[in-house]
Amino acid sequence: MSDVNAVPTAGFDSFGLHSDILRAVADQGYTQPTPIQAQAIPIVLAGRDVMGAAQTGTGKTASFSLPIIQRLLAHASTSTSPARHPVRALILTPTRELADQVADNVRGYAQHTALRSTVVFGGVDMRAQEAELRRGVEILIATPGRLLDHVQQRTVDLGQVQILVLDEADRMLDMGFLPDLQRILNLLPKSRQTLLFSATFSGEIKKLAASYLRDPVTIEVARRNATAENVQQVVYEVAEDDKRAAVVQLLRERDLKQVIVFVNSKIGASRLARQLERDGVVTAAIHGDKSQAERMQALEAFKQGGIAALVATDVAARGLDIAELPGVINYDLPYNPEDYVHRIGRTGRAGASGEAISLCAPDERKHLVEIEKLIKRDIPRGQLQLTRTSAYHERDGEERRNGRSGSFERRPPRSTRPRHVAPEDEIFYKPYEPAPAKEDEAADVKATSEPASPKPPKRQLAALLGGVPLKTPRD
DNA sequence: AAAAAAC
Repeated sequence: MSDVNAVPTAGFDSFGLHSDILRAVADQGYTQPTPIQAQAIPIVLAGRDVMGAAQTGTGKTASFSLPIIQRLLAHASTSTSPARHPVRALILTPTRELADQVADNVRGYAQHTALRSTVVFGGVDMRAQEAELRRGVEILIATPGRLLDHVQQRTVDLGQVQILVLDEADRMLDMGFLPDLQRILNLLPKSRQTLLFSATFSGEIKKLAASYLRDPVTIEVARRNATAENVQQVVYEVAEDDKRAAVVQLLRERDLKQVIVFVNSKIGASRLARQLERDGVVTAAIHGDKSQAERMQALEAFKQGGIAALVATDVAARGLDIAELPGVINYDLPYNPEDYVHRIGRTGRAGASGEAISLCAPDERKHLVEIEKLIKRDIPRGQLQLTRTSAYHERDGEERRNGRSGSFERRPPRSTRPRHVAPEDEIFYKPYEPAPAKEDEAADVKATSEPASPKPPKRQLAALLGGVPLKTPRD
């Protein structure tokens, strides 16, 4: 999709997909399949196993969802009996957010069919998930841990799964999911179709594929470890203590309406988020120590455009699809060079341009060398003239001496602010207007009687945007 | 060395 020179392919109607699927595709506003869709859809329809290497943002989810729905439709039941709706397709993802997002897509593509789908992941109450599973679902999207939990509770039976998708398989292995994956795979029928998607084909991935795939067809879209050409990359060498000032200045100077700021540690993410808030940047943080409700609220508020900077750990590095994100800032360079590619893949999506800005402290130069080796190119060095520097730290120290951490204050009184801080309205980011949604959300809610994933109530979202401390949601 | 994921 990022390749503007790609030979135009035939439309979605050339695959022989059911009209109910084509209608859903048209509803989403898609007309031309992306390269991975053009390659994968016929192969999945033919029942073959697939080893797919594709970056997110290439249309990967539709490339497996559409043919899966088609194959399941052949024996779709309109009966209301749960027994007539066994799990026949299972999609596993490494993170909860990614599971939720894939589930949203699948629900959209299957909305005009009788097929049912739901999503299960940890961090939220099991009961609503159990109720959904009891009704019967043909398509189940899950993170491995919670799925095994349901298996133990006997709220789900995987004995009739015909199609398994391992999405972001390399990430799942990185995260130590191999034992869980093996346990799940042992519960599935031996005769099934398996689709494995991975950013890279490492030795471990090949081993996994050799054990669980049968004569797979390899599909490779973007060059491995390639970075999108429509992403402008730049690195600024700054002192560790100047990074925060650099972020604020970059947000202002580059007119970046929304960015994800990646930080290497959970504590660092929370701290930076607090500091940016004090600098007048509307911010939310997302990382593994936040409750699932907070994570979902932060992501939803960011997607709605009410948040300028989403400060994130690598929980958000892969797979998240946020429309036309104008920029990504690496506040810390990732330890694992692989993650650099994933992080900057959050911008410049679907043909739009994007900026990938990295800050590199002297201690991080070795990471930079590794990253440049991996992507096989040098990242241009930029010059950043900081208008203000580590004066912040004096202020932080002062607050600490006064016995105030500052963490509960949205911003300090004007008199305590250093002189050189820009007036608030210069660095306060007006809510960014997201592109109009392609699908009517109200209609979508009606179409699925009960959304599987709890969406943050509007009231809490408003509280978040207004800076009122978050309450624990009732669910 | 750090992140993620089940309770």
